[in-house]
Formats: sequence, C-alpha cells, structure tokens
Amino acid sequence: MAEVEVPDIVIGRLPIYLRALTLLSEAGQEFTSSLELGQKLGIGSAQIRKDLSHFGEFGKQGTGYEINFLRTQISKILKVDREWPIILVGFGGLGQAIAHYGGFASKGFHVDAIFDNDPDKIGQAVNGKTVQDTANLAQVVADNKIKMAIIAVPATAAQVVADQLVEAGIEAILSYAPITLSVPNTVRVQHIDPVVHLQRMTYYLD
Amino acid sequence: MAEVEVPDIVIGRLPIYLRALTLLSEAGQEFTSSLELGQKLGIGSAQIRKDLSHFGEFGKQGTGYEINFLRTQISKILKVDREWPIILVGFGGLGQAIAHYGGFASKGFHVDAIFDNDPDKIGQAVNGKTVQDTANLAQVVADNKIKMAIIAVPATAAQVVADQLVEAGIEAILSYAPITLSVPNTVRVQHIDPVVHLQRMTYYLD
DNA sequence: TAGATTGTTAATCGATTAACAATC
DNA sequence: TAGATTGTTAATCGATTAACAATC
Repeated sequence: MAEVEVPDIVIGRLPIYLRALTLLSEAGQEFTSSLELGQKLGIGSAQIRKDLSHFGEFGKQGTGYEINFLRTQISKILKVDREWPIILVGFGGLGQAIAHYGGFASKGFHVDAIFDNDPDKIGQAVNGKTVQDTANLAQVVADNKIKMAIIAVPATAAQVVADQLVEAGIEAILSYAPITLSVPNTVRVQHIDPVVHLQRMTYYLD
Repeated sequence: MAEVEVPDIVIGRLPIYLRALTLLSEAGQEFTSSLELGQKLGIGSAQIRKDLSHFGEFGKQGTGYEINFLRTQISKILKVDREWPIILVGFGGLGQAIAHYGGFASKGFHVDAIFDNDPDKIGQAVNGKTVQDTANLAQVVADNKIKMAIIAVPATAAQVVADQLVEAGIEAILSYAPITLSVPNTVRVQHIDPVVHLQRMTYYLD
C-alpha cells in the first residue's frame, strides 16, 4: 500500500497553527479547541481537525487540545524540534537586516555563515561571524552539512546564486529576490516579495 | 445577473505573471506564449490562459502575447498603473530596512509617512521624511486619503496597531509581525513571516 | 498553406465543509 | 448524567488540467 502523501497545503498551515498555539501558551492558556483556534486564524474548525488527522489523534472529546502537547507534536512533524543551520547569501541592505533579525534563533534557525562577492563587504563582522567570499560557499555547506539557505542578492544575481546553492547541495531556499527561481524539483523554494503582496491587495481597493 | 467574482487565488497569481513579463521585457523580448511563461513559472499553460480569460482576450492564436501589451493590461487589472501612498508603522530594525528598501518606489508604492511610539525614534529623518508619533496616524491617513499600511512592530504591539489602522480607515495591511491579525473582512491583510516560510520547508528535509 | 497557439469547454482532481457517532 | 468536542465520513464546492475548434 502506497504512503498517503500529506498535501503541501496542509503542511503550509501547520506553522500558522504552531504560531497561534505558542501565542496562547505564552498567554498562559493550557487548553484550546479547534473552534477557538479556527476563530483566531479565520478558518474553519473542521479544517483544523482534518489537517491534524493526517498525523494522528492529538485531542480529547469534550476538552479539546492540550496546547503544549499539541505544540510539541506539530514541532516534531515539521522537524522544528531541532536546530537548523542556515547560510545567508547577500550582505546588502536586506542581507544585513536579515543578519541582525532576532526572530530566527529562538525558533531554531541559525545563520551560521554569510556570503557576498563584493570585496568591500567580505571581511565585515556581524555578531561573531565574518562575511565570506561566495567562492567559499560550497566548502562551508559541505563541511557543515547545511541544507538551508537564504538568498538576499539583487534579482539579476539570484538565479546564479540559486544554481550555486543547488550545486553545493542545498535542499531548501528562502529567496527575497523578486524573481521566480528555477531549481530541480528535489529542492524546495519559498519566495518573499513584499511588492507581490502589495499588488495582491490593490485590486480590491478603489 | 450577478457579477462573477474572480477567485482570490487568480488575483494572487497576476503579480507573479506581471513580474515575469517585466523581466522578459527588460531582457528585450517582445512576445511570449502561455507555454513559455508557464515553464518559467513552473505552472501549466492552461492555467495561465484560464486565469487571463477572466479579464478578456489578450493574445493571438499562433503568436501568443505581446509582452508589453499584456503588462499594461495586468497592471490596469491590479490597479498598479498608478501611484499608491503607504504609511509604515514601526521604525525598529525591520522598519528601518523597509524604509530604505528601494524596490517599492519603482513599482508605484511610496512610503509617505513613518510612525513609531518610541520618543527616541520620533523626529529621526529618513530620506526626506521624519518619523512621527503614532498619535498622528489617523490625521495623516485622513488628510492624505491613504489606504495602505505596512506593520513592522513587535508581535506584542501588532494587533493594537492593526486596530488603530482599521479605525483610521486603512483598507489594506501588509504585516511583518509574526501573528495572525484580526481585522474586519472589509480590510485586506497580507502577512510576511520568514520563520513560517522556513518551517514550511523543514518538513521535507531529513 | 502549415504550424502554432489562443480561449473555452468539459472532465478530472483535490480541498473544504457539514454532519454526526463516539466519547471524554 | 449532560454538555462539549473530537476524528471521520460523505457531500459539496472549487480549482486544475486536458483537449480541441477557432484562427492568426
């Protein structure tokens, strides 16, 4: 019998559930229900229960879900119950902002190396790390068995960088470059382009 | 006969099409086809034709689409054939990076006012603008008929800021805060949370 | 003309939702 | 026990895809 694949769209919602559960936990709440969670997230309770049912049974009739238990379970499913080293490519304005962003480490994502190909940037120090020449990228990835990378280079350079990352063995890329990257289907890519998000809203305005 | 609504998911793809068309245009190409565009974006050609068919007929059998014509049409549909003033709330590390980001203006999005409630930040100058007290927000939005806002404050403050924005008459919010905002359904919201994007990929890694 | 590609229809596929027995 | 809420089934809904006549 073939493994039943969990749809991408379900995996995509789990981090949102996790984020909401963490918030509730920090507020001191111990239990929640699919109804409450759904109302907070603006989605249906049935969808939450269906999504979770792909992975097991995590709740109890009548009382709902123990928040910290469910957090632990979703963290395991998503494999974020561990530390993930990441490399950052590009140390311009955006890259520097990412390097200084405090929100990654507490979620287990550690920017362990930073690369740029501008001689003026190579050698600069950022909280304990030194910006390296992109030429070193493959070596660092291999030596440290790194699987994730963030691209923060200009659009014109992004595809070349993506090719280098794939060649180096990177398996997941978060790209801030405003282009659609072409990579083998063994490599996962997520894009962040604020202009695209703004353009998704203007249609609904007058 | 009731208007047939164009699905959100179709609107969501148009900015991606626009971005790819702009790239082709900048590369000097004059015509493209749904097949070529689909291959560049990793989606089916039928989907592109179907999406466009919601708005009219933009191509020609045998030759495909004139790139600049299609760009103009999609720009009009998305209402990005005009200038959009935006306000930015939050002038911490992330807010500062956004304020300096050069990618908005060329697409017609102008950060016309910046707000923060930290006295140390109020009064700081950023390319011709001065960071203002959040108390002025409603006044500025009303005076300039501003409809879009970017939230770049900590998670703990984001919902309060969102409430203020809604109260002030803002109709579209791009939030960088790592929480799901609760707003009336007359207000559009888009979220950017890099941690969520990273967590959507770790599931697929070993 | 022959080849290419559109716009559209109908079929397929997949995701969401409603409903409810089970049970805490 | 009575009330609440789960996990799951089946129905509905909506999106994607394949196919092709039309036509440039």
